[in-house]
Formats: sequence, structure tokens, C-alpha cells
Amino acid sequence: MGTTINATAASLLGFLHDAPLTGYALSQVAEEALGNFWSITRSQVYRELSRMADVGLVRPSGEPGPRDRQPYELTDAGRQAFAAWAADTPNAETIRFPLLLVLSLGRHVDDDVLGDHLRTHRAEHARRLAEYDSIWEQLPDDVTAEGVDRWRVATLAFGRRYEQAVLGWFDELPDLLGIQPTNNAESTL
Amino acid sequence: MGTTINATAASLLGFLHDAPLTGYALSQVAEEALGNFWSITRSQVYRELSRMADVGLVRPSGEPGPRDRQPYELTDAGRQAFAAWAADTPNAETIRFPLLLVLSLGRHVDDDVLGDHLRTHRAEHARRLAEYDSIWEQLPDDVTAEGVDRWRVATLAFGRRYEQAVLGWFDELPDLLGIQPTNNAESTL
DNA sequence: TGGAGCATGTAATGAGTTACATGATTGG
DNA sequence: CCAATCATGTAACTCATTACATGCTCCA
Repeated sequence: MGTTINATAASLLGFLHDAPLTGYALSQVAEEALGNFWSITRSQVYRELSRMADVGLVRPSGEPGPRDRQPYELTDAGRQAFAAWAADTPNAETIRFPLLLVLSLGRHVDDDVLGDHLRTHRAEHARRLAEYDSIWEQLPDDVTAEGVDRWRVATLAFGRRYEQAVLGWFDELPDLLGIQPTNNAESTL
Repeated sequence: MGTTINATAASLLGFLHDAPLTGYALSQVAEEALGNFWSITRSQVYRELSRMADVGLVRPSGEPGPRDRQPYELTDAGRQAFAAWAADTPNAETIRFPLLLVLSLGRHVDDDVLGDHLRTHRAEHARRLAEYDSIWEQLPDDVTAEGVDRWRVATLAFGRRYEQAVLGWFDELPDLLGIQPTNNAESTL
């Protein structure tokens, strides 16, 4: 019976397929690979790493560096555990959207307060979309070409769709709520 | 200094604005009001409820029923704590999307396995969108009319935008990944 | 050469999920 | 009236976040 692991641990195993990495490095890779749609903190990384070392899914690789800096590498069991995890159909996503929560309780909240929140959040989402777009534009025209990481492109595409949807929603809100347009639509660009 | 509360507790206070409710009832209201974008389990409800009772944000109201069934009502401090929470600008949403995680590690995952996952998830999202749409269509034409809960409309609108975006993404994936279209697009309807 | 700021890890706390226990209800 | 099912609550566990501690590095 192979060891069962959670998604967080699995992601680490995934990253270790390419090269041995230390905990700190792993947390950076994770951040940059998935940032907004699967965040992992350093604490989690170290916890999962040491658990996995205990059950033999990873093992120390090479010299410890300064501090307790220690690269880990995949074991065969680790590779197997990763494959098993990947084969399992992934759970549905969970979304926790505090703004939506406040909004749904809107009848007990001051209108101005809500308006503020909406403006702030809209701006933030516009920022993110702009960020994704600028990465997108630096991709080669043929996105299926050699040397392009298709998987990164796919997740980036999700990010753009998501942010576009959210912005569209912000902009239809005034109509739905029957209130003044509070969105600073010009800040989209 | 008013007591600081978290979003989960705050949502309960929100629901209690309308009427006293028991823990079980609260968990049902929460589920139906926000389901997919802010889920709360019964365990959380009871925990927050008893914490809040301890610090005087809610208090037992009326007779305990069979079992330990006990309705709670808002206190003034509770009302205040809610308002304070609502006034604070809400945190950014967090999204944990296991499918996206697998996909981003796609280069270490079998193509067929990925294809399966994509198909399964696409179907589920199509189902959800259909569900939202059918609720949407039962709304009166003038959504700002009396008797319509604007706040519910607003969150529902978000749900639709979100699911539309996700489906759009699924359908562009084959192009991006340069693989066979695995999406059963006809199951959209 | 020392101290400001970054790198790296750990510990404490809080939030969320799963599994369980037992009381109520109701159709056969 | 009993067995199946639903209602209601609790406890144990896992996961995630925040706050903290201390080691390194580098340039003024």
C-alpha cells in the first residue's frame, strides 16, 4: 500500500522531479509557479518535507549548507506516491471570497462602506489582470511551440479568464444593485 | 475596544440579524446563502457560536428545545462587532484549485490521466452553471424591483460569471496544450 | 566592522474537515 | 414497536497562517 499524501505534499514532490531543492527554494518555486491559485507557506513546506522524509518519500541529497539548509531529492516511493496522487481525480476547487460574503449580507451593511470595498477590490483585480496580460504578451505567438511551457500557459490562461470574469462582474454590479456606478473603470488601463 | 472576529463568526452574526437561530439552522442558512463561495461546516458553527456566547456577542434566546437545541440571538455588542467587521476592507479571496495544481505539474503526469480529470471537471462546472442559470431565469425581469433580494442576485451573478469563465477556459485548453479536444462540449446543454 | 536588511527555519495559534455518537421521527 | 433514516451536536485531526527567532551578507 503506497503512502497517501495531500495536495500540498504532492506539489512538492512534483517540483522535486526536476532537481533536489531545499525547503526555502521549494517555497519560492511554489509561490512563483502557482501563486494565486494554490498558495503554500514556508511552514507547510517544512512540515510536509519532514513528514515525507520520515516515510521515505524524499531523502536528503548532498551536503547540508549553512544553517540547516538541506536539499531533498525524490525517492522511488516518492515518485510513485506522486503518480498515485495525480491519478486520483482532483477535488473540486474551494473559493473563499470575503467580499462576496459581505455583499451577500449587504442588507445589514452601510452602502458607503460597501462601495468602498467594491472600489478597492476592483482596483486590485484590474492590477492582477494587467500583470497576467503583460506576461501573456511576452509569450511567443505560437504557444504550442517548442520551449514554451504549455502547462504554465494553461494556468496563466485560467488566471486571465478568471480576472476578466471578476472585472465584468464588478462592472455589472451597479445595475444589479441599482446604485451609483462606483467602479473606477478607467483604472483598468 | 470591541471584540475582533473572523469572517466565519461574522457571517453568523449577519444571519442572526433577522431572527434567533440554532446552530443547526445557522449552518443550513449559511450553506444555502453562499454554498460554493463561502462554505461553513457545522463544527465551525458550533465552535464560533460558543466562543461568541462566551464573550457576549450572542446570547441564548428562549427555551432550549429537544437535544441541546438552543436558539441564539444577537446582543448589542454582537451587532457592533458585525458592523466593525463589515467596515474593515475584506481580504482578497483565496482559491485552491487542485485541478490547476495537477495541470501545472502536467509535464510529470500522464496525458490520459489529465484528459480524464479535465473531462470530469468540465462536466461538473457545466452542471453548476446550468443550476445557476435555472435560478437566474426564475428571477423577475426587473431585478431591482421590490421584493427581490438584490444581494442574492449579486452573488448569483458572480457565480454565473465564474462558471462561464471556467467553461471558456476548458474549451480553449486543447488549443493551448496542443492536444485532442477532450471536452465533451455538447454536454453543456 | 557593525548594523540593516534579507534568508531560513520553527513554534504557536487559528481555521477547516472528517469521523463519530446519539437523540428524534416515522413508515411498515 | 422496531428498524431505518434524518437531525443535531461533539471530538479528533489535518491543514493553513501568523508571529517569531536567529543566522547570514554586504555595503557604508
